[in-house]
Amino acid sequence: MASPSHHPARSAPPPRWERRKEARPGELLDAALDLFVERGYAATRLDDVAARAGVSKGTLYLYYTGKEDLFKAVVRRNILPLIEAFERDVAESSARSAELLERFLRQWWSSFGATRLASIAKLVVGEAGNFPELAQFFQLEIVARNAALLGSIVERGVRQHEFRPVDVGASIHLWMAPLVLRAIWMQSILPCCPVAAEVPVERMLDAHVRHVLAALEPLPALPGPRGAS
Amino acid sequence: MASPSHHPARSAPPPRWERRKEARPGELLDAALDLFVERGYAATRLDDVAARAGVSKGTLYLYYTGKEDLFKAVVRRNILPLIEAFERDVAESSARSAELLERFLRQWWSSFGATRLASIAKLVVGEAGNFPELAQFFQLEIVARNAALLGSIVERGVRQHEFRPVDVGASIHLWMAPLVLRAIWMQSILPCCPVAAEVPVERMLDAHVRHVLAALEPLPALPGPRGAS
Amino acid sequence: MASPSHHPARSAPPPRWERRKEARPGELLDAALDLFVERGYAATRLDDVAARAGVSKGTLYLYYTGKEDLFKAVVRRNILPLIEAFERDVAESSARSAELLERFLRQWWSSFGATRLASIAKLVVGEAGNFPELAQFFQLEIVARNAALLGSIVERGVRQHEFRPVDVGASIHLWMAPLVLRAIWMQSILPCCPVAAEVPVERMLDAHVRHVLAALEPLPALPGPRGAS
Amino acid sequence: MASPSHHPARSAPPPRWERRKEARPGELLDAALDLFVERGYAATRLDDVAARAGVSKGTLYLYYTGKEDLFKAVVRRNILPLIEAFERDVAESSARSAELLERFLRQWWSSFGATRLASIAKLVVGEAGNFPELAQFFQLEIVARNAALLGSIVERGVRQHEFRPVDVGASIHLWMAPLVLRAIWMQSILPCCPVAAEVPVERMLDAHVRHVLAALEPLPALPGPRGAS
DNA sequence: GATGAATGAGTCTTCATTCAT
DNA sequence: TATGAATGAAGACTCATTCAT
Repeated sequence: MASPSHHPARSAPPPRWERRKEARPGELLDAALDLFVERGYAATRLDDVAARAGVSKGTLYLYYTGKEDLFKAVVRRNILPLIEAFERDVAESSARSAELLERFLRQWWSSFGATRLASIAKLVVGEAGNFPELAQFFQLEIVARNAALLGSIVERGVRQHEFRPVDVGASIHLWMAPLVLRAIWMQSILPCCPVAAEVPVERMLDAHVRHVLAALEPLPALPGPRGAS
Repeated sequence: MASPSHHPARSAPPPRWERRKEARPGELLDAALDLFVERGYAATRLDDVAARAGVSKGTLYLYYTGKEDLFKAVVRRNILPLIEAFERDVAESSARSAELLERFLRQWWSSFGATRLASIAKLVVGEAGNFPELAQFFQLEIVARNAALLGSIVERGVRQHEFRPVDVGASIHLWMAPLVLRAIWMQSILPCCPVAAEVPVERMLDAHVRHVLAALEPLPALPGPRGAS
Repeated sequence: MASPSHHPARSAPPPRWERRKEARPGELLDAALDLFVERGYAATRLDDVAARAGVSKGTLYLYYTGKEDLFKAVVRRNILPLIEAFERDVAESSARSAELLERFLRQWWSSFGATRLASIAKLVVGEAGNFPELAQFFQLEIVARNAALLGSIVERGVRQHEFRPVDVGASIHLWMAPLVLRAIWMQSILPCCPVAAEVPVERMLDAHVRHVLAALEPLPALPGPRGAS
Repeated sequence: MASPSHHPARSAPPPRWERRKEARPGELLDAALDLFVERGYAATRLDDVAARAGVSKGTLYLYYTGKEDLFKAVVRRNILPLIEAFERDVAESSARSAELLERFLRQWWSSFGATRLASIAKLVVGEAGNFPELAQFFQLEIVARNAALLGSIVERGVRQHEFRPVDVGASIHLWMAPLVLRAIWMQSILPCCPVAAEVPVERMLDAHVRHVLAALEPLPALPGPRGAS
C-alpha cells in the first residue's frame, strides 16, 4: 500500500536491486574516499565501502580488481582533476604576478587544503611504503606538477621585474609547505584535539600570503642603505 | 653481584633463555620503531617485531599489553627525550636571538627531521583517526611544546628588539612547516622516487633560515612612516 | 530489410543477438567439455564456459539448470553416442571372432581412448564422490554396456570354438583395463611430464592385442598339430 | 569419578588445548587424506580438515603453508613409504621369479590397491591439470619406480630362463593396469553402485595372476610333451 | 530469448592474543 | 620469565545463481 516504490497502482514488489552501471564507479569511489580518509587504508573494510555505496560486496569487484586497485582509483580520480583545474586557471590568467600568486595560494587552500581531499595526501604519505608505485604517481603527477605551476608564476614575476630574483626551486617548497602541512594537520590531528586553540586558519593564511609577497617584493631601487645589509 | 652474568655462586644449570627484564623494553621498542616506520601500523606484525628483537612473540606481551600499547610506547619513548633536549638547549643558551633561532632550526633538522624519528610524525598523522588519544598526546606534548619553545625564542627576540614585532602564533607554523613537511616527505615519498631531483636539503635549509631571519629582521629605524603600518 | 535474420516479411529491427535455440546446447556442451577436461569440475567457471561458447552467462541458464546439470549433460551427450556406435558395429559385423575382437579394441582406442573423451572417464571417476548419481549412470550405461559388448564377442567366439573357454567376467576387465588406464594417463599425467619416455602407444596396443588373442587362442586339440600354426 | 582426565583430585578445568607439536602433522595428514579421498581436492574445506584433526583452522597453517602444500604433503607422505617398502621386499627376496612376481602383484593389491591409498592415485590423476608439479612427482617417484621394480623382476626371470623373452616395457603396463584400474574403480564408482554385481576381486586377481604367469611361461622346448601339462 | 549487472554465501588466509609448558 | 603452539575472529576475494533490462 504505502509502498515506497514507484508503481503506485500495481503492488509490484520493489526490485531487489537496480542496474546502474554508469553510476556505480563514482559511488564506490566516493564511499571509498570517505572510509579511507576516516580510517586509513588497512582499517577500511571493503564490506563497509560496498555498504556505504549501497551495493553488495561482490559488486565492488565488478568495477575494481581489489582493494589496492580501488585505493589507486580513489587517489587518481580525486586528485587529478584538481591539478588540471589549477593549471587551466593559471594558464588563462593575465593578472599581475603578485595577484596571481595570492589567488593561487588562496584557491589551493579553499579547493584542496580545506577539504577532505587533503586527507588523500595524508593517505599517500602514510601508505607510500606499501604502495611505492602510487607514491611515484603522486610525486610525479601531483606534487611535481603543482610545484611547476607555482614555479612558473614566480618565474614570470621575476622575469617581469614584479618579483625580486629568488632561488625558485627552494622557494616553492617554502611557499607551499605551510599550507600543505596545515591541511594535513586539520585532517588528522585536529579532529582529535577539539580544544587545541590554534591560530585560526584565516590568520595563518593571511600571514602566509603577506609573508610570501613580502619576501618576493622587489628590492627598493633607492639609494638606500638597506642594499648594504 | 655486579656481574651481568648468571649467578656464579649457584651451580644452576644455564638457563635456556636469559632474564633481561631491564633491556627488553628498549630492544622491543627499537625493533617496533623500525617496523612501524617501514610498513605502517597495520602492516606491522608482532611476530616480526618479536623476531627482530630476538625474543618470542609471547615475551612481547610480558612488557606491553598489546599492539596498541606497543605503538604508543614507541611514540612516547622516542619523541619525548627529543623535545626535552630541545627545551634544555634553549633554556641554557644565552646567545643572540637570531643565532639561537638558527641553531634551533638546524638542530631540529639534524636531530629529528633528518632521522628515522621523523617517520613517527608520519605515523601519528596517519593513524590519528584510529588512535585519537595518541594524537592528542602528540599534539599536546610534542607539537605544542615545540611551538612554545620556538615561540619563546621569537618572543624573547622581539622583546629585546632583536626581531621585529610579528604575529608569533602564526609565524611559528610558517617557520616550522617547511622543515616538518620536508622531513615527512623524505621518509615516505622520496624513497619511492629515486630520481626525484629535488633541491638538496642543505640548500632548502639555508634558504629557509635566511628567509626566516630576513622576515624577522628589525625594520630600519629610518625616518620611515612604515613603522606605522 | 536485408537483415540476415529470418523474418523477411516483418520490418523488424536487426536483433542485437541471434536466436539460435537449436545450436546453443551443443555449443555450450562443447565449450564445457573442453574446460571440464582441462581443469576439472570445480575449477571450471561457468563464466568461462559461456565465454568460450560465445554467449553470456545468463544464457547458459536458459538451457541448463546449473553447473551440475551442465556437467551431467556433458557426460551423457558425449559418451552415449559412442557406446551406441560400438554396439551397432558389433551387431552388424559378421567377421571371425578374433578379427572382430581386434577391431573392437583398436576402434575403442581410436575413437575414445585416444581422444579428449577419455578425460570424461577421468572426470567421472574423480567426481564420483560428489556426483553419485552420475557415477551410477556411468557405470550402468557406459561401463556395463561396454563390458557386455566385449563379453558378447568373447562368448560368441567361445561358442563357435574360435576361442578357448575362459572366465569371461574376469577376462573382460583384463582386456579393457590396459587401454582404459593408458587413455586416462595420457589425458592427465602425461601432459605434465613431457619427457616421460614411455613405450609408444602403438607398441603397447599391438602388444596388448597380441597378448589378448594369445590368451584366447584355442588350446591345441590334444595330439598337437597346432604347434605348427 | 571415572573421569578420563588426569587430575583426579583437583577439579582443575580441562585445558582448552594441548601442545602436541610432534603429533599434529600426522593427524592433520590423516584427516586431510580422509577428506581429499572422500570429496576431492576442491570440495575439501580446510575447516573440516582441521575439525577432523581436532584442531582449529589456524593450527593447520602452523604446519602447512596452505591447501596446496597440505595436498602435496598428503600424497608424498602416504605414497612414498609404500614404494620404498616394495623396493626393499624385492631386493631382499631370492625366490623363483614366478613366485616373486605373483607375490609382488598380490602384495601390491593388498597394501595399496585394496586400501584407501588407491584414492590418492585417483586424486593425482584428477588434479594433474591443476597440479602439474605434483603429477610429475607422482610419475617419476611412484609410477616409474614401481614400473622399474616390476621390470627388474621380469628381466631377471627372462635372464634366468624362467620367463620367456618379452617386450618388457610394453608388458609392465599390461600387468599393472588391471590392478590399478580396478583399485581406482573400487574407490570411486563402486561405492555409488552398491548393486553392481562385479566379478569379485579375488577372482579377478587370481585370473590376472594366472594370466600373467601364462603369458610369461617359457615356450615349450620344441618337441612338445608340454601339451600334457 | 539474451544479456550481464548484482548478489551473497562460502572459503582461504592472516594475525593479534592466549596459555600450557 | 620465557616460550611458541594453539586459537578464532576478521577480512579479502570468488563464483554459482538470480533477475532487471
